[in-house]
Amino acid sequence: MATLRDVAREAGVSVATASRAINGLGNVTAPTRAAVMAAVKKLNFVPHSGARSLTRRKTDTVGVILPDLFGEFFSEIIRGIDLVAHESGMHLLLGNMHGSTHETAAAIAAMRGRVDGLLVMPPDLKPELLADYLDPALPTVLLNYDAGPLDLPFVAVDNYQGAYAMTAALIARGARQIVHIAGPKHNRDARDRQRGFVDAMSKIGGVRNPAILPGDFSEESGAQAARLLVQGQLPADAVFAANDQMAVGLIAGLAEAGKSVPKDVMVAGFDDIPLARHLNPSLSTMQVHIDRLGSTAMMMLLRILRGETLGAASATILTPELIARGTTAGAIHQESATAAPRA
Amino acid sequence: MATLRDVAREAGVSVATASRAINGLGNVTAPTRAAVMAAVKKLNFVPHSGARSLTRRKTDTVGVILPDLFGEFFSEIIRGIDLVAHESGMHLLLGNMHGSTHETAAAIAAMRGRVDGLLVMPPDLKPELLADYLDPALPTVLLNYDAGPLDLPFVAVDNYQGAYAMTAALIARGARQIVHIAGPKHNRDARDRQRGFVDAMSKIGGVRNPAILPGDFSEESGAQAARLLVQGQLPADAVFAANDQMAVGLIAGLAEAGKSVPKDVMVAGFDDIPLARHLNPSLSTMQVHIDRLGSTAMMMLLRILRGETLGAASATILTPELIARGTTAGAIHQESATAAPRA
DNA sequence: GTTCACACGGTAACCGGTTACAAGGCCGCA
DNA sequence: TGCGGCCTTGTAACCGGTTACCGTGTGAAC
Repeated sequence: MATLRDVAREAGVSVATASRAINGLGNVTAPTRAAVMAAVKKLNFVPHSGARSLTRRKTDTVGVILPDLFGEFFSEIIRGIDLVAHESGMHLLLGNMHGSTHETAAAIAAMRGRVDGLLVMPPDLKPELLADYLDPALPTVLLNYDAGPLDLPFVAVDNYQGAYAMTAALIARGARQIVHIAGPKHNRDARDRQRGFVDAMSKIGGVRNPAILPGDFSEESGAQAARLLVQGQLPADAVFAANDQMAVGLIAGLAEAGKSVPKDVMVAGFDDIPLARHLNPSLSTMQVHIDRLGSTAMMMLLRILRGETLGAASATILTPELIARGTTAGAIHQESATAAPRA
Repeated sequence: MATLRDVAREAGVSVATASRAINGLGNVTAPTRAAVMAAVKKLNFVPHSGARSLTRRKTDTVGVILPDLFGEFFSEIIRGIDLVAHESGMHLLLGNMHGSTHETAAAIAAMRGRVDGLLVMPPDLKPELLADYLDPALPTVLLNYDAGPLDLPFVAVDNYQGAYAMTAALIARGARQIVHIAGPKHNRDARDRQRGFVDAMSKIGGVRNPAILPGDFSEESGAQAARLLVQGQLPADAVFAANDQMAVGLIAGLAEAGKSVPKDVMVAGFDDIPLARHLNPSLSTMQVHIDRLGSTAMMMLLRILRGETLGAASATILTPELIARGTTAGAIHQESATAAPRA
């Protein structure tokens, strides 16, 4: 591979001149520039971004660290990030923490010197740990994670409010015995959704200890919940799953047990994954514009890179929207989400 | 941010010793190493990967260039790649050609000096152009693309055979008037699938010029095809869409027009996206293990990086599998896919 | 006590660019 | 013709690591 020195030699100029010509720095005469460009073409020279970023002290790359890469949720986030990054000529370096704390530390450390900033989504990490791993000098925006004491900017979905609104809607629709299928215990999204559910049940439904079944956001755990529900003879006229994936498994499980949705029991999910509208009956859910999560975070990061100072106060909270579909009989009263108190 | 020299100074040793201690290179005494490590801890030193890769002449990163980042298809590919890459401690640098030829060139050029190898999926690029863009010195594996004259290793899905098998199955199931919804004209996958369909129709069905409707792989174009079909009164007892996405739109369109699937018309797709099994009736399709496309390509790239020489002869062809579901009435005779001639 | 081998650790070149600074050439003006 | 100033170009330091090569010091062998 040709280097800048090869080009300079070929064009009969110094490396400095070659560099200036290639980068269009003005103080190069037209003939000199032409000679350099001819050499570039002849040798098929492409600048070595690694070396370049060493001196320029910027890499035009942002690191994206996600808990996993599975499913439409993450691909939508990446797409949202890429959309904005691409406009600014930035590249994406993917890091995957593969669910392990140790891997998370490694993923973040490996980014040093490769990226100008970081987009991190650590749904089940304690803030103190995160603080240890992150380099304070590296601009960082958190995804779907309120860093609390860390004073880092973040973009999050108002899970509490969303769950509250959905629960309210189910109650308004006439449900009295609503069961919640929770997400992973350590997952913040899951916990916030559960809190929203519990609070709505208490404040609107007047129910103190609503039934909650365990789950882990997987389709299988939704099916499992269906079994528990039916075999345990848990009285329920509606089930609110903490995400759509589990709602899908739940519906399949209920169908197997001979329960009809929404006649025997209403079902609601959270996220509005593409599959939701295609189910039969179609799934009522809280719509989250997942790609906006990514693009908003990326825009915040770009602002920091341009010199602005952003802290936790600059956080953006995306409010999910209630989408009433077939699994709640299409007759949900669309309660105003803003009626719910903030967490 | 602390540099190696800072660490060396703090530990009272030279940079060389610090480097050796940190990288565990043996010729350092235990006390010296301890001193260095203490300094590392104290200064919170993390090696600068950019600088390191400059001298080591490897980046532990592979570039992944995809035509787009939309939908489950690409997220599955990335997941497959990551699975293998992660095991070898490699990182992923994402490049998106955003559908434009010019962007493709830019994306590939931007990778120079950042990656040790490239995984490229250029579904609608001419091989000659691709050859111009690619650096022959950079190990490259193509995804879903037979480079033909380029002698580059690739991983592809046997689209021809898959379409042939599906068409054969529809015929075996009793369909006589099968309509194909094609994909984008310049897309190689789409063209191969169309060829498989046409050949099967001719060789097995004895039909010379089977009906083909235009499409572009989008759900909307499937719905459009449904309209054409119904309004144009095209006689059809089965429709074979070139991908699942279009089949989904098609089914919705047919339902709107009052046509029943599979009673009035059978429907088949291609890809087996996760949605397929959840439709009602569930979608018959050719199952492609998309993640394997990615992981296989990554494994080939790793072999090249380890010193092996791989050319077009080392290509891997993944054979899709027929999945008969509800939209073909669950009664398709599973014709052996191997009965079809190779393209 | 001297010599030698060997292990440890330091100096400096290098990876491939960028850029501060200096040098040289050309011009205009007196 | 001589001088100053500007514009172009070259030299070399630098980014932050790695590593070839060399020097030093210790212990063992004579």
